[in-house]
Amino acid sequence: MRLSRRSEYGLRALTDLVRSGPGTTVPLGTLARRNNLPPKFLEQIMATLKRGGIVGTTLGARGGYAIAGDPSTISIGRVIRLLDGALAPLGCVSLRFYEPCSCPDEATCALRDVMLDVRDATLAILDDQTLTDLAAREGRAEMDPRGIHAEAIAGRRP
Amino acid sequence: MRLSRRSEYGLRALTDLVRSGPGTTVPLGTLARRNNLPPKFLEQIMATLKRGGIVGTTLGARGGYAIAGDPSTISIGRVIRLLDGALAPLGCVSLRFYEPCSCPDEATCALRDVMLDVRDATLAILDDQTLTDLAAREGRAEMDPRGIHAEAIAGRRP
DNA sequence: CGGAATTCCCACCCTCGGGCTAGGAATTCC
DNA sequence: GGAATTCCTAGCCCGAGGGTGGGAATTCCG
Repeated sequence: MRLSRRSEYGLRALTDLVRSGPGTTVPLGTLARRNNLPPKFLEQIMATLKRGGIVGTTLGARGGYAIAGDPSTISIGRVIRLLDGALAPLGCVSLRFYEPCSCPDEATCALRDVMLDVRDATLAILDDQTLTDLAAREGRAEMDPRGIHAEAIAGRRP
Repeated sequence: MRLSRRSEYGLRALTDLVRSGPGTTVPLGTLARRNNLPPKFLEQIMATLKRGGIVGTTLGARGGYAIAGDPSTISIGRVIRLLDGALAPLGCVSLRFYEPCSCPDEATCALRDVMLDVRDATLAILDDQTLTDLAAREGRAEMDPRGIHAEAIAGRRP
């Protein structure tokens, strides 16, 4: 259930770009240094983001990357799908990257049923939150801001 | 963001065990055949589930695996954590398997902030739903039971 | 015009873990 | 005693995740 580094780095870089202000182009080196990300790997990622129409580039000296279009129309989900493929926990519940899974009959598969719910819960966030929203977040220091995981924090093993 | 085969197979097997009724022990071969899972791989998984106290075994002929304890007290989340480790999308938001991530300051990390929400949304399901709940589900044929992904179904690429 | 700063492109590497298999020892039932 | 099991240890394979390297093409600036 983990997010790949690819997406993690990509989203960090995009956040930086959005925060740099509309139309600002930032060179790869700066992007990498400021967010301490491996430069060459980030280059790959940015290439994909470009192919996906999420960023644009300007060549040559004083060139760099900039958000293409309005960041408030680009969802986090879209970015992750572009970089990683499916978002759904199981291939058989993926809307855009469907593939059959091991159960004999999907229509009566209990596991699929739960994962459908999980998918919807995560998509409700990731397809709703845009790059603008992301960049506007200030972060929270706590591990359990809503105080709903007291047991886990206490070290109990449920 | 994908669930591993390990967990997928494990949960399928557990569902089968719960449905077989309390106290029933089922041999590995049967478990594998009925759910068409690779037997030897499943054996490994069952071993882990045993170490984790989720199933018990009886040796020898007519032996097999059975749920240990009350399946309505075993959450899906617990099973996945046992088989796969962290459930959280990022190490830095994991309650039980915390590890720092690449951002300079977690307290002000925007990405972490979103992923905190994603974690809570999925845990709300996975730590709430028990094996009993899982076994009781009948499955749904549709891909979008709540009708909230019309665009994606239509093939639009947001 | 020349050099510096960039993106672009291609090729390659390498480790690690997911997913799976083999085979035999130990246990228990009939 | 033999059949059916779990237990245990070992190993395999490969693909993907996560990176590196180096050079060509483009553009700015003095």
